[in-house]
Amino acid sequence: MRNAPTILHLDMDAFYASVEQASKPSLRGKAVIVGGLGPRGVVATASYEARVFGVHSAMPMAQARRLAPNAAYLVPRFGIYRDISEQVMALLRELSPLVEPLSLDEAFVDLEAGGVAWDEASARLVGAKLRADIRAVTGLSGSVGLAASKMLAKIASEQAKPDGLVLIEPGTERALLGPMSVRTLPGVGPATGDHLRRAGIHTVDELAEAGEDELVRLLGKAHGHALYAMALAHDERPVVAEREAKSVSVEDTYDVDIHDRARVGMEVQRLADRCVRRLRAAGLSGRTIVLKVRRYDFSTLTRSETLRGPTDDPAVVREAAARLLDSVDTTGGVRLLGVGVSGLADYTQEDLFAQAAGEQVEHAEEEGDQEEFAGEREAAPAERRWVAGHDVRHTEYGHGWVQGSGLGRVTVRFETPESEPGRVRTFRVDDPELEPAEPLPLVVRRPGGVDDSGSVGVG
DNA sequence: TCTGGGGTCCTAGACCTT
DNA sequence: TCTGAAGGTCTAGGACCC
Repeated sequence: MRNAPTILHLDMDAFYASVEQASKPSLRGKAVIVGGLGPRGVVATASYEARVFGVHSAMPMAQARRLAPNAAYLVPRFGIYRDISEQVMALLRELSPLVEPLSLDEAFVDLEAGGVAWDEASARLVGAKLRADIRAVTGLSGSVGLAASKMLAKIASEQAKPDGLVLIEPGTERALLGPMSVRTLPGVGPATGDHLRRAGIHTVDELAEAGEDELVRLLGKAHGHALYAMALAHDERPVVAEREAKSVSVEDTYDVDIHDRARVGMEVQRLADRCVRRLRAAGLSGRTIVLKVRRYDFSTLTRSETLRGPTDDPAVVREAAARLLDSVDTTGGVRLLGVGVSGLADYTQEDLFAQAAGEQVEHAEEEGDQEEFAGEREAAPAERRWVAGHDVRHTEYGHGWVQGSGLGRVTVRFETPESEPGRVRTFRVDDPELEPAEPLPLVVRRPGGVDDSGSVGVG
């Protein structure tokens, strides 16, 4: 392991909720919960104000509503989260060519590879400046962990939350990790945690004392070896900038279980088409088709079929998915269906045939698919245009966001990231003066410098 | 209470090839 | 020709992560 704390882990604080608070002045300092608002939705992110009530990520939305009935409940706006994430990742890439994004709001950076840090003092300076830059550019706060390995940098940023910086000094790692719960280590979730607890292992120290052989016996070869190394604070995993996707999948959970077999079949065809669109958009094809079915009792099964060569042909994927569905009993109803493709390649079997025959690839079929996809889009009912939290524009009152809708009415709060908290007005859902709008930037960058509107009150 | 969506990695048995 | 070992691939499921 390197001995300078030059691996940086950045974690944006309550990212989705913080973006919403920055966009909507009336929500600053309030409990904000972002996630699926349907009957089977779960919480994606809760603001720190909402966490006080016990609300956390992955909690069923119905439970969150009981705990925090007065919170603001919003649907994610992935477009703006992606834009802001890209601004943050650009700042990270200024530090080093080795930036490994883990999600929209998290990344590792190898500072030594970028030549910007080589010891404790220089790493601390880089981390502090990064946090200031992120606030200046996005108005949001991020927490930074610095350590000599990825595992420790991630633990450090967790300790730094919210809105802080923690550096783990080389030489202190084992003393720091020892008393921590085994659940602190990456890869130890509820199941492994329970397994270890039943074996009398609760802390990282106890994990190390158990010994490698015992951990391999308890957890299997790969997991046992990996966990033992982590318990000793050994983690040699490099920061990897480019990771290739291994699979592409889409899935839908239905508000009400589907019992009708014909409807299940149609949904699978629809998902197969959506999956192929994603595949093609990424310039990929795949060889293994996977069908996922979650039944009424939450039991989940997968069925897969490997083709002779990779494909991105919607008809081929639809047919394979339909064959896989034939082998699944759906009596009792299904709550989720998914279609995925793995064994990815950047060519198709059809390409190879074409090459072998020296033929020109014909595009007619592809165009036909696109027409079919376009034809599939349904016109949304008037009320469904108004999604809670999404941006709108009114010809008279300007920019605002949907606070709620129902019974033929939509309630809009008129405010912008730079305004004071705004007023609420209610309209008919078919009001011609109201239309959906693009999100506004969080920070208006002023000539020559840093902005002062970083007023997102998290932490 | 009642559990999303999009991924990754690991394990283990069955089967096939060498 | 038969047998067994070893290794690869396919398939299904489980755990984990954000």
